[in-house]
Amino acid sequence: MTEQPAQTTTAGDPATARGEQTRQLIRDTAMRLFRERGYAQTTMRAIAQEAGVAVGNAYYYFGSKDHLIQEFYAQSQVEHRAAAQPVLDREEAFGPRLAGVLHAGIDVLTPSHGFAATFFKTAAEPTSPLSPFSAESSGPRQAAIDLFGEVLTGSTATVDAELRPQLPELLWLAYMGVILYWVHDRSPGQTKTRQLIDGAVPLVDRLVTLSRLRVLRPVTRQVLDLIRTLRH
Amino acid sequence: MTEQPAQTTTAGDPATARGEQTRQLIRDTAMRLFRERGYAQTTMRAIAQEAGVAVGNAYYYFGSKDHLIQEFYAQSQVEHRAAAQPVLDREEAFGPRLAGVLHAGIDVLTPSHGFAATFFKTAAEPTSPLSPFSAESSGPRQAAIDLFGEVLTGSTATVDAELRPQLPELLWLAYMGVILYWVHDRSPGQTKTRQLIDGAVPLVDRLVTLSRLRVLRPVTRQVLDLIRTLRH
DNA sequence: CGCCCTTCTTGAACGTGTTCAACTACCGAC
DNA sequence: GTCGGTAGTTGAACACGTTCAAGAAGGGCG
Repeated sequence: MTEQPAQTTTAGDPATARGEQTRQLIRDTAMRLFRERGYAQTTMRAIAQEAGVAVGNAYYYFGSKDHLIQEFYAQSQVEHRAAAQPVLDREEAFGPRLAGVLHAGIDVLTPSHGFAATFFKTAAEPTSPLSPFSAESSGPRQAAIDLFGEVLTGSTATVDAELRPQLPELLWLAYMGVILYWVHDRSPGQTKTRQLIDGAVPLVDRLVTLSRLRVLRPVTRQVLDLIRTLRH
Repeated sequence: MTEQPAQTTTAGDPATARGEQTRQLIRDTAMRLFRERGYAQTTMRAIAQEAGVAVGNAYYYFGSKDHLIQEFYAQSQVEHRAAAQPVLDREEAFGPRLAGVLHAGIDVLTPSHGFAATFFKTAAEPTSPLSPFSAESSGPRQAAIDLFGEVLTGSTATVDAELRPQLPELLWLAYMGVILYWVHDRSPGQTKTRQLIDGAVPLVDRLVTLSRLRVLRPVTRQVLDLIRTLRH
């Protein structure tokens, strides 16, 4: 099952080199322990021991304990994409598509609610490479934004031409807001978050539709100008 | 300068007891070092040493390093209230009052942008008592919400009767959003955050005014119902 | 086979936040 | 004044994340 050795092995990239198995072993062990015990309660020593390697070995593959979180990020994004596929195949109207994709995201995260809540603290730090806004997370982030692009592309909705290119990112931002709420959601099974989605989506839907009205054109433009200004 | 000893000293309350001076000394030292070196770079040992006390003594007054942040919270809130007073005295229209109060908040925080950004990570953790949504922060939070209540009370604006009671908290929530943006704002002097305030306030103003229109009544109610549902 | 170089692995050591058993300072009661 | 109890204070000890010098494993090349 070993891959052919890459001809040009870039120096700082362990991903294609020998230790790929070890890397995955450590990652999977960490994810399991995070789920079982929570993030703070899982020590690097415990991860190393359970994986049968030395502590320093974990640091060879992952720069810090926080960097293991980024693995979780990426993995969740992939699962989200997969879970959203049926919705994108089935639904045609904008509202149901958006709601479905949002629900799919929460579906994927639900088993990890306990520890994911804890780790989002790290994600909130602006200086951290783990921030969803950081350059280091741009991969998963762009994938997520593209997912919301697909929500639009495949839908029957007609959107204001100026709003259109900004909308995927705005929807992703709204999704971040949903997650922020979800993280703080103490209701059993995070029912409230579901209500948030079901309640907010029709509003967003209406808003997007209304944005085309001539009367609201100035407001639409004003909002879009503001957003463009604020973008980094 | 010593206060009269409180007659009924509640057991778990060091605030009114002898060590009040020490408490303040540690707090002030911590705040100074946080500003000088940043949060992560300031060790508890350094705080203790600079304050001339033992490490354990700091833990007698503050449960953890994070709890020192809550002091910063409370202090900032008081300063915010003071800085907002001139605006509340001067302005009468809703828009300028809101903008002024928001700017005042950022004014107060600006000198601490470097380290405040770092510490907001801790605030984002839902399980932490430091979260602005937590019960333990309810004091400063309520004070902040009341401040936005004053923005409304003193203004000439007429607000939808059903929206009115919810509005202060919603404005506070918007303020939290501004702070979240500010924390990530890398523009020199955080100019972008100022633009966000100046750009968003007119929109909020218009939205609040429009909420009274008969045509929009259903939407207003829909939004308010959703908010009421989502409240904890 | 022997050599060299890169990749991978190790675990002791460091600095950190935090805890805690022991100690001291103070104050009211008798 | 002495006693007793609470408030305040101490610093060594602990567990954790992280670093790093040292070594092992592997593979290409003569």
